Amino acid sequence: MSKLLNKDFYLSEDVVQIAQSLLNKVVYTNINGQISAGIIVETEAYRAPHDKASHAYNNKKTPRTEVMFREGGIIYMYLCYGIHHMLNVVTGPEEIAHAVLIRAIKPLINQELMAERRKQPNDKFNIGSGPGKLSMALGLNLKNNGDNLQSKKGNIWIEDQGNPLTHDQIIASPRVGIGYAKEYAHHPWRFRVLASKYTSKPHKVSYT
DNA sequence: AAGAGGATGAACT
DNA sequence: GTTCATCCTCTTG
Repeated sequence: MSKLLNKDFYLSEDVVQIAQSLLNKVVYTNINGQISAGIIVETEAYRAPHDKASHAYNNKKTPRTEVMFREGGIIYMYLCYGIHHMLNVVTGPEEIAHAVLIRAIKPLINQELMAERRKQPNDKFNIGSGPGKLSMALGLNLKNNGDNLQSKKGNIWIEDQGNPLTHDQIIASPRVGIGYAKEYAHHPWRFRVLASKYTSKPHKVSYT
């Protein structure tokens, strides 16, 4: 059984809860008729306006961050370090700029195509084990910014295929690469599936 | 108009 | 563990 995640799922204001709920969900893309998909095994919650690690901190609205202020159920793509495209799920009602960064997936459908897009050897553990990696594997880039998640006829959507996780199957830890976020740097808003070999590498966390 | 810096990844040693 | 690739976005002037 599989069911498309709907508006109710995305409109919750509890972005930290949504980040956990997204684990074990399946993200599909249809890029020029080519379908690929992976199981989400790692996420991070970004909770504007108070969260300093969010691009929308203090409700800073710019041409880049504008999509995060829209109603939940679409995606926010941005470029990091000039190279890596990052996939985020926009959540919450309009004007609430919450988002969930998808940090790792386990290949599920069309692994061969994903490896080809990655221009790397077909190693299932190295296809989606990082936020930049999975975006490349799924064929996403900045042009997908603002794409709607709520139709299987679109470029990207997310399905619930059962197998929910219990609380003790989820590892919560501080987020990655946001040491500048001061008191928000220590919030345990990074979530991983326990014992999954498909997550990104554990990182040192730096506090300032 | 120019410059700094960033939710990283790969390929080195 | 270190380096560097590489470019958009925001800030400043």
